[in-house]
Amino acid sequence: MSLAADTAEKPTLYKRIRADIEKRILTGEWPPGHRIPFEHQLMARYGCSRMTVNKALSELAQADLIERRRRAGSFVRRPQHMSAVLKIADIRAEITALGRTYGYELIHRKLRAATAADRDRLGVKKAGRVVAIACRHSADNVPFAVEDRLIDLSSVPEAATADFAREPPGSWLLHHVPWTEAEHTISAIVADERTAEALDIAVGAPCLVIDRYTWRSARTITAVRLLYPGDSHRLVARFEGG
Amino acid sequence: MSLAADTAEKPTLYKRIRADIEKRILTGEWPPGHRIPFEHQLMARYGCSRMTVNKALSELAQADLIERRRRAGSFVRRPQHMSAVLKIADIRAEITALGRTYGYELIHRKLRAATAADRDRLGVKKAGRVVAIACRHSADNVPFAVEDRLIDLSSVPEAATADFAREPPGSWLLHHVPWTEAEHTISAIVADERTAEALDIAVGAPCLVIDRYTWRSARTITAVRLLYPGDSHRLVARFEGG
DNA sequence: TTGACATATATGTCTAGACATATAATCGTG
DNA sequence: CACGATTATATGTCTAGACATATATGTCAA
Repeated sequence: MSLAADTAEKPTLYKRIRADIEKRILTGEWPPGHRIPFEHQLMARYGCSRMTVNKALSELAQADLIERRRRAGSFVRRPQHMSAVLKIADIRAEITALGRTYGYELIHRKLRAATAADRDRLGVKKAGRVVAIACRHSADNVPFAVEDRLIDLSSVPEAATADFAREPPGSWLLHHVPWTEAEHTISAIVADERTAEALDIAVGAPCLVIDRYTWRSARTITAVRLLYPGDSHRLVARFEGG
Repeated sequence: MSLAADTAEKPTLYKRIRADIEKRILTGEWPPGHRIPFEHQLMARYGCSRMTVNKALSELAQADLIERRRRAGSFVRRPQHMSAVLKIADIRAEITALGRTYGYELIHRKLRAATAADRDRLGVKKAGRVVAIACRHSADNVPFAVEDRLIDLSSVPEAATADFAREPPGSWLLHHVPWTEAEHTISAIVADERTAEALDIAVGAPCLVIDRYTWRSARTITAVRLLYPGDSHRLVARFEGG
């Protein structure tokens, strides 16, 4: 967004219109509630057809920057909430991205018929078979996170034969299961004795907990709990809106 | 999204096309890398003009569900990372949304020239004036979170005279400062004595920490640290992509 | 004053074309 | 066979219209 780029670049017209409006909103020149020019006014100003300005405005509406109301016009939206895009990468990718050596160790893997607790955790009603996995991720041989996972075999039968001693279940699922939806819950706990030992931290030390529940089209796939040493790990999220 | 709605509703054509394709991707029928039909094929299938299918495909591309390549076609994108939309609402809104009574209490407010520590925290180089605020939010008279905030007065001069005893700084900023960008860092700590007292929890209890740094067009606005009792508070994020 | 109705208007969607542009595939040449 | 030039093609953008639809606003009657 340098000044030079503004004159040197030759973006397409609708992108220029979109960028012009976005800029006025972002700088506060057009505050929330302000009505932006009507489509026919923008047509005149930019000397183009309505479809072109419509495309620009539609994208701004899709990005929640403006709100469009029939007969009334288009208005700058009031920021409604802080929404952040939290990138929770595959742990291996996360570690290697930091330039550290990734280590993985399977602690245990058990195939069993779903217990009542398993069904509750996966949010399914009828019993089926599941795989329960516990493993540990490390960076430069220092414990990074411990993972406790349950996979629903009625949704992902191939997981019964996958070699989780070689490949972490997260990576395996990422490459074997198509688009999914997920829900994350982030909380904090203090390490109990078992956790402290696994993460090589003191009992009572803070831990960041991520519980992720993943499904695809109403079918449960997996539930996982990740425990990170709380003082060394950070989740970073960058955002839009405010 | 009931079955009845599927037949009863009469969405516009481009939305139907978009939904049809999205469904095939989400169910895995069209796996990552799969080439979706060309625009002219979709024109024939739906009996419409190219602009209509183009609008559907453009929106899917904007949502990162497909990737479009000239001359080659459009392809289902490989899930690249777990990205989650984390809604970090205004705390007052968050509490009232839960049907609980919101309480707010200003602990202290100090106007001062930025110290070296302040400049570091705000990420600015030259000194200026800042407001430092400490306050506490409660739900049904139970401590919910403590807030420690710094506002850069050279960016938001009106903050010098705002009445933060009446209105929480988060709400005030949300309504007085236009669109901003932010970066969040989430971590866990254990409560020290001061924190424990403020949150009415035991020393050594886990706390969830959210550090938020907010700016607008390269201008720093505010830096805030929020501390929540870790065992009672949860951040929930729902998502896309897997 | 209020409520029912008519009207004007801005956006929502769509068409049947057009030219531009990036690039996969093909062809030709050394 | 390797490599550069050509061509075909799918997407990217745009036009000048059209009709649909929701709704703000004004009008008129109870």
